[in-house]
Amino acid sequence: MNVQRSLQEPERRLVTLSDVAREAGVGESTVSRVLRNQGSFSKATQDRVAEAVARLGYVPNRLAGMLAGSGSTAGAKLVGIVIPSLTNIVFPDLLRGATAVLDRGGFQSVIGVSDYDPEREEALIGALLSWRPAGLIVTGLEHTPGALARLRASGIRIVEMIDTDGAGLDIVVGFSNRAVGCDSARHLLERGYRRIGYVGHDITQDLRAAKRLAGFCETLQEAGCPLAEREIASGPSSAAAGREALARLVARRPDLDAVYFSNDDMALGGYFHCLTDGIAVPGRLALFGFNALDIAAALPQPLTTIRTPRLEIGAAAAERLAADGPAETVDLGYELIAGATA
Amino acid sequence: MNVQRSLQEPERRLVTLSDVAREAGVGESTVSRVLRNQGSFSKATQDRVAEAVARLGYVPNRLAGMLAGSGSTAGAKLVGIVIPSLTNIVFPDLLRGATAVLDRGGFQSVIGVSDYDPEREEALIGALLSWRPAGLIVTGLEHTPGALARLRASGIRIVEMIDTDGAGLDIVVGFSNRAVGCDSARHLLERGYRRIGYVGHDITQDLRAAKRLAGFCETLQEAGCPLAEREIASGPSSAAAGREALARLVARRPDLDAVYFSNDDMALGGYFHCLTDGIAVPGRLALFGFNALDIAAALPQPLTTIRTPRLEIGAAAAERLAADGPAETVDLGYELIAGATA
DNA sequence: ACAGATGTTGGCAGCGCTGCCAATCTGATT
DNA sequence: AATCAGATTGGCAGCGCTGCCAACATCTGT
Repeated sequence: MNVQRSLQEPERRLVTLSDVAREAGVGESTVSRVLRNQGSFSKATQDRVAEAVARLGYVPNRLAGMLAGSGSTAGAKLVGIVIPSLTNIVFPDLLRGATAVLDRGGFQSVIGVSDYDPEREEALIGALLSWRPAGLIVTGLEHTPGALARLRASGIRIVEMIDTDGAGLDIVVGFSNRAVGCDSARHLLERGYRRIGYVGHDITQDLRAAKRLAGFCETLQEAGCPLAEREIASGPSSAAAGREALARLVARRPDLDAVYFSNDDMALGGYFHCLTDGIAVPGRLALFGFNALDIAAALPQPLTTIRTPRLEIGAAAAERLAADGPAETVDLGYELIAGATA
Repeated sequence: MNVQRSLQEPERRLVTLSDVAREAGVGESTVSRVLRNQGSFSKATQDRVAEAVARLGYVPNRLAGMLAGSGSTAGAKLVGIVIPSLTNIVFPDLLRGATAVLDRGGFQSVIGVSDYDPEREEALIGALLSWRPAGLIVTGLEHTPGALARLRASGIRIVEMIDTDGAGLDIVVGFSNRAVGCDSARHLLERGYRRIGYVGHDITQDLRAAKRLAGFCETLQEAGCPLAEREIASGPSSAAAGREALARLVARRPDLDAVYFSNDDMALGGYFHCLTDGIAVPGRLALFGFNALDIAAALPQPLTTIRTPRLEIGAAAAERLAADGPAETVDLGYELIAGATA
C-alpha cells in the first residue's frame, strides 16, 4: 500500500520475480511455474503467489523471459510481420487475420511498415530478425538480394503473403494476381466489351498490380483484342488519382467501352468521374475494379470487382507459421463479384 | 562459406556477439561498442569487426541487448502503442505519424489493437508493459480502472491520443471532439438548416463520436433548434451502414433538411443513398461528415466535413514521448472543410 | 514396513548483451 | 626522461527470467 518511496528514490527499482518469491515465501522457479501455469504446484502455493503478485504489482519482464527461454522448446513466442503500407485497407486486413490467430496461439507480433520501399523492407527484416522471432511474415515474393539472404540465413519459418505468382522461400499463402487479371479480362470480353482501357497507379511500387495487368493484357491479346490504351497516375492509388486518370483517359480515347482499374480505390474515383460527367455506367463505359472494398458495394451501382480473401490469407499465414509442416504454396483463390458496373 | 553443419547438427546454435569477438580477435565489449557506434575505437578495429560480422552473418539479439541495457540511461528504445482498430483509417494514420518520428529516434514500436474492447485494452496494456517500454501511447482518455492503475503504476511516460475532452494521465495530444460537434452544428445553423437529424453507429464503442454528438446537440439546443431525430446503426461505422441508416431516417422524417453523420464512412453511404433515391444534395438534404477521408473529396460533390490532423497527432505524441517535458495537454485543432454537401 | 511412482519444491547456471572499471597504449608536454 | 591526458581495449558482473536437476513429500501396492 505504501508507494511513497517512489517519491524519494532517484531510480525506483522495478519489482522482479525474486521479489515476488521472497514475498510469497517460495522459490523463484515456483513463482515462474505458477505464473506460466506450467509444471505442477499446489493450490495453496498458487494462491500465495497470486497474492504476492497483486500486493507487489508485479509485471513480468518478457525480455528476460524470452531471452532465458530461447533455444528451448517453448522458445520465443514472437513473430515479425512486414507489410508495405497501412493506408491501403488490404494490409490492415491481412494483419487482422494474422494477429487473430497469433494471439490465440500466445504469440506476440511485431510489425514493420516498409512504405513500398524494398531497401526499407530489407532494413526492417534485419530489425525484426534481431528480435529472434519464431517466424516472419512478409508481403509478396519480391525482395532485395540482401533481404533474401537474411531470410534464408535466419533459419526460421518464413511466410510470404498475397502473391503466388513465382517461387517462394518457404511457405507462400495467397492467390494468383496474374489469374485475377486473366479472369477480369475474360469477364469483360464475355460481356462483349472490346475497346478496353486500363487506369493504374505507379506500378513500380505495386508489383502485384503489375502482375494483374500482365494477366489482363495477355488474355485480351489472346482474344485478339489487345488493350486499347492505358493511363498511369503517378503516386499511390487513391480515389482522387483514379478520378483524374480516368478523366484523362476518356478525353484521349472517347471510344473506350470499358476500363480496368488497378484497384477499387482507383475505380471509385473513376466511377465518381462518370457520375460527374454524366457518363452512363455501364452503358457507355463499364468499370472493373479489384479488392472488393466495403464502400464499393455501397455505391448506387455496386462495383464489379474481385473479392480477395484477405483475412483468410492472414490467418492461414499465421497458422502455417505456428505449425511446422513442409514448405508449400497455399492458393486461397478469389471471387469475382459481378456488380452493376461491368 | 561453409554452412553444411546446419544439415548435421540437430540445433544449430546462432552466432553470438562473442563468436564475432573471437573471429575478429577483439574483446566482446569492443564489438559491442563498434556495433552500437558508441564510445571510442580505432578505424582498424571497426573494419575487422565489420568483416567478422559479415563473415559470420551475425544478427544482434535485441532481447539480450535491451535486457542488459535496462535500468541505464540508454534503456529500452521501445514504445508500445494501443489503438482500437485498424479498419478505420484514422488509426493507421496516427500510427504512421507516430512511427515516422519513433523510427527516426531509433525506437521500435510494438502495436496492440483492442477492437474497441476496454477489457482487451487493459490486457494489451499489461502485455505491452511487460516489454518494459520507455513509454506507451494509448487512444482516448477512457480506460478501465485496472488499465488506469497499471498505467499509473508503470512509472513510464504515457501519451493519450486524439481526445482532449477530459483529464489525462500524463500527456494528451489531440483535439476537442466536443468542439468539433459544436462547430459542425454552427456551420449547419449558419447555412440556415433547421430540421437537423443525426446518423451514427454504435456509440458505446466509439466514445469520441459520442462527444461530438453531445457538442453538436448542445449547440443546436442553445440555438433553440434541437436535434430533430437520430438513427443509430448497430455495429461499426461503414458506408453500407450509413446508407441504410439514412434511408431509414428519411423514411421516418422526410421533413429533415440536414443530417450530421458520426463520420465520413457513414456520410459516404448517406450520400450514395441520396444519389440512388434522387435526393438533391444539399438542396433537399444537406450532409455533414467527419474525418475528411481522401475519398470524400473525390465525390462528385466534395463532402463537407472536418479535417483532423491525424499524422500530426501521431507525430506529436511520439515527440512528447521521447522528450521528457512536463505533463501537458496539446490541442492540435482541426479544420472545417466546406465542401458542396452542406 | 518398504521400494517405487507421483507430486511439489528450490537452487543455480546460463540466455546474449551492456555498463563499469581497470589495463594498456599513444603522443604531447614539461 | 618522466609525466599525464586521452584514446583504445578487455574482463566480468549482472539484467530478470527459465530449464534442468536434485531434494523432498506423499501416496501406492505388496
